[in-house]
Amino acid sequence: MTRKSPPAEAVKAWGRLIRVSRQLVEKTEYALKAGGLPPLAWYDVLHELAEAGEGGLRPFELIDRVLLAQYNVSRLLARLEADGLLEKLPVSDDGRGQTVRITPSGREMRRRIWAVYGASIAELMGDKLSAKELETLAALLGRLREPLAGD
Amino acid sequence: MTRKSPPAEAVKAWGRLIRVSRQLVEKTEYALKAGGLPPLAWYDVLHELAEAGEGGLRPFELIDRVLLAQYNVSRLLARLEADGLLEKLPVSDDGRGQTVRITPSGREMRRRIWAVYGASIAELMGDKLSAKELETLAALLGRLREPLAGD
DNA sequence: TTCATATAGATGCAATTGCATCGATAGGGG
DNA sequence: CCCCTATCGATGCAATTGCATCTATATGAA
Repeated sequence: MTRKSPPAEAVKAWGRLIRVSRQLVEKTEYALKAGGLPPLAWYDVLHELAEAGEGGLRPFELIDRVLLAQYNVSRLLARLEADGLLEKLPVSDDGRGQTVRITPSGREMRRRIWAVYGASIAELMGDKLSAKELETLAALLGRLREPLAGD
Repeated sequence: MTRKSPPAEAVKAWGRLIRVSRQLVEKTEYALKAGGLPPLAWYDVLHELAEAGEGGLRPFELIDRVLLAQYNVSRLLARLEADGLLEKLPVSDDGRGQTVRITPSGREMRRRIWAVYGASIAELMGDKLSAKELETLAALLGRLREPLAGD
């Protein structure tokens, strides 16, 4: 129960981290909305599914990758399916589950979102820091991750 | 309409920034909940009000500081007021507005939240990076901010 | 003064999120 | 085979958020 109080440098870095990430996400979401495109979360899912290929992914695999709660993934997948961006397939060796696979229009949507999302990243990060600085930033952030996390 | 696509370093740094900040916030929110305390947004408001002192703040001043939408601030203030953590005073020279001032129990709540919040920052940032690294991180993040933003 | 416009803050309604829980199947001991 | 427990995914309900709009006061031009 020893409640350590944080060093001033940590507090400052924390504040910037939180504020900056919120600002950047907000701007990107706004750009997507302005382009009549769905939110970032949709891209994340479509991206993972596209990487997974024809084999698709199980919803529970998606949960770790996109950092969303189980119930949010469940509902997000329902929306994506309703929009025809993915399809749910029963999985033979597990009657509880399903496999989720991206459709062609899902891939197309992913491309369209990326046109805006990528441009936003370029503008908000690529234009502000050099390649070397970006690498330093990524390395420092990497040390704050959970030990187990991938990118 | 030239849509630049971002350099790989920017994409990597972006991904880490988004994921890490979400993880850290999530853990901190969880710690607060576990301690029976209100969410981080409450702390932000109480912190700003505490800094503002007896003069208090106008709601619209809070909006910039806490990065929340106007309607969210309006409702958040209502909840804080309902909990007796702040009071709303009419302001003499502007009949539309009000001044919001923290109460003693608001200050007390701020302290209680900080006990957990500060410990979380210490654990999640202070323990992971050196003071020098934290400064580097803060400096890099600072370059990603909106030109006008304070901390 | 009078009207048009701008700003402060609140709110109705729809969409989303969080929480708890559910139904269904898996898997493992006895 | 029969339970008991764990896991997968969905969902009812309450709280929160986003969006649009509203009321009220302020400000400024004519």
